[in-house]
Amino acid sequence: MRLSTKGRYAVTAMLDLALNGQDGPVTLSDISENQGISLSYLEQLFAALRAKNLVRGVRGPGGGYFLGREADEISIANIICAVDEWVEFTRCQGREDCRGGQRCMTHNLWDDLSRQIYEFIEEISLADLVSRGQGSNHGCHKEKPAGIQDDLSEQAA
Amino acid sequence: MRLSTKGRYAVTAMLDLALNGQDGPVTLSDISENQGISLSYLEQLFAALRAKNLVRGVRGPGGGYFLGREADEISIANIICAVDEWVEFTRCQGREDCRGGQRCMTHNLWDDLSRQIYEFIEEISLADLVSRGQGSNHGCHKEKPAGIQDDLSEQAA
DNA sequence: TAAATCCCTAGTGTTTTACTAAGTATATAA
DNA sequence: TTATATACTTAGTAAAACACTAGGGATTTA
Repeated sequence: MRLSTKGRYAVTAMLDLALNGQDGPVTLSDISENQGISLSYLEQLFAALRAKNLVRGVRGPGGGYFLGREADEISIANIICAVDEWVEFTRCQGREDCRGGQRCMTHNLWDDLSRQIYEFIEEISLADLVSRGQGSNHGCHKEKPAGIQDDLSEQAA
Repeated sequence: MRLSTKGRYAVTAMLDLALNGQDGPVTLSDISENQGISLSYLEQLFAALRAKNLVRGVRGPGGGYFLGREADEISIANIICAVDEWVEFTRCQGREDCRGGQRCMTHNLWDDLSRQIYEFIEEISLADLVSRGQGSNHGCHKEKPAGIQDDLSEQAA
């Protein structure tokens, strides 16, 4: 599982699409302007999204992009996997030379964790994110998630 | 939130430490050999982990690394944030020019998602992973998480 | 004193990221 | 029919990140 800025760009763009695609297609120019992502980069991202049928393009003036299917049938995992190719991490593919299973144990544990995280974002759909946004404040205030900088280092030092 | 191979290396190394650090410190050479990570790269990762007091180094022969605190008090989020520096994504920091709040809405939604994922891996401790490994099979068989390649593209095309 | 370990800094090839540029294809509208 | 607006495609590129090599120093044990 990989979760980098590239995936964020894709999720953000798809969100924009879900929010603004109610009445007619949304152009990449719009998304580019709305989200501050370069047009050509968006085109690359959407090439990947299109390949997975997550979006549908309409050419010509008045064209743009629609979601490829209903927003409640597109998971965050779908989006991220489309642009951020899933990479296998473990290298010991069935080999026996893994130090008495020790090495493979940590690898299996990582696989478990990786799968857990995947299943977690698999459960969150675009529609979830949209409906979540309905009731909350849409202002520009930002609050850092609590506990991100757990500076135990200061205390312990 | 960023979740790349670098973070995986760190989590894997910490898992190795949790598993093998019961009786005496674990050397980076051991981890390097166990997990197939270059020694010098491990040293860089551990410099970051040390800075956050997630590990404690013991110098000299017979030395190595201990966990900086109990395994149940180290979350996956702690580890990943230590090596994979949290990066802010949104660029509209309180600015008003965000197209009638539209842009900020998607950004806020992303922030929410990001926080959710963070809180999720915040809840998983090293001890959780270790205890999870106790009962299961430690063999080298690998099974791909179900539903990762959701090739709706084939069906829909 | 020698060796094993942590610790630190600098450099490096490769890949990824995010972008620019320059087109082609297709549908709409004048 | 022609111009335009869009999707689509390919190639190139600067900067960053990744994962590593190299070469040391500092500290502790034997």
